[in-house]
Amino acid sequence: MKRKRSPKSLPPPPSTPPTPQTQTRHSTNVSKSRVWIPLNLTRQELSLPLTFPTGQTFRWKNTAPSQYTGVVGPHLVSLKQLQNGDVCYSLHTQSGDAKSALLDFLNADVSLADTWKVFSASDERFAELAQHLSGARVLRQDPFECHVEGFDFHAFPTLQQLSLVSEQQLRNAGGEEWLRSLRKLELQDVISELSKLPGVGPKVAACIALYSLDQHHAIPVDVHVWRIAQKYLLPELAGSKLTLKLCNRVAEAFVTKYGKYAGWAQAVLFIAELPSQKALLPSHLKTTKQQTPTKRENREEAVTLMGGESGDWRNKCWRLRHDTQKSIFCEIEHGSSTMHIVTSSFPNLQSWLTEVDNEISVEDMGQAEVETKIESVRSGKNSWMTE
DNA sequence: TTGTGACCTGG
DNA sequence: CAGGTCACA
Repeated sequence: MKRKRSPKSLPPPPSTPPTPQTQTRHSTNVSKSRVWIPLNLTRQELSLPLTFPTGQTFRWKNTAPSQYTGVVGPHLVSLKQLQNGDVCYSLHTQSGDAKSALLDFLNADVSLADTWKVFSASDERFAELAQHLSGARVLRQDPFECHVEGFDFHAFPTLQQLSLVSEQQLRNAGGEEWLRSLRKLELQDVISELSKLPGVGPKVAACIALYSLDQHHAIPVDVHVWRIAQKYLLPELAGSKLTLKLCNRVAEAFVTKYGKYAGWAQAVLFIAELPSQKALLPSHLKTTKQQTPTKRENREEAVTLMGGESGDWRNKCWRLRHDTQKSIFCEIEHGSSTMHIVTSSFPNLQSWLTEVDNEISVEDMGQAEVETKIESVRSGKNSWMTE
């Protein structure tokens, strides 16, 4: 659903014969006569190109450079980013208080500046990404539209049954209110309620929750997020298969790291992975093209050497790379320092040497435990490479 | 509850 | 095929 370029063209906007003017495709004339009203949102708070075409909605159309047109409640509206970054809107219909509806839709109550400060404090990489992706915001869509959208997209086996029902019928059936009522619930309840809908699984449920139900810490775990998590958040899980349980673990990890707006952080990390947006990033931030490793290679990289007992070895982050077919390079973060272990002729982990940053000695790192763990890997006690 | 296989669809 | 959901053990 979300996050997959929409191949479809948008459904026609609700009947709203706009300006009596001729509907010229080129909007030069239209634009001139159009009234643009400023929202007090800067590019720091809202970047249209980093918010609308990034997978959270497919109902907005890019109608001009830096301009997007879509529907908010009863209003057909265009949003435009000026050269100076300020965002303006223009109504295509004479309707009442569109501005507040628009600000609501844009989640304007949430300050990106404040939110990102928290993220950046706990994640250096985020801080750097944020420099280049400022204004990437999570919208507050209408829950019903959000669901229908995801539904349109997946349209899985249940399509036949449900396509018999028109959108209007669904709305009238009270589903709209029911959906909206979920805003008051806890995330877990929201997910379980949404999952009752046909075609809605954990991922779509999290999308709806995050993008329309004020569940700012909902994390839709799809393969992209899973890759991000394996790379930066839970390296010890690299190579595992993405099961439902792991999905939950990934979501937990996001919340643990980024807090109650974790979904907003996820959105940024996600778009940083989009090929279309990577162009914005300096090369050192571009995620190396993951030439999807084979399962076996993956598992070889996925050695988990976490110490079992609590203490120093807990919460340590292990990252292993299979640099050559002969050796493994292991990077262990320990507080602010890093220890490296290089093993030769993997999987015969007979010899290993350490290379220690500054004064952290091997003993300080718990050499005995490292050896124990490596030995257990060698003797096949660990679960990786179950072949 | 968790893990598996069948089953859909758009790129 | 790759991504998701669902039914089932």
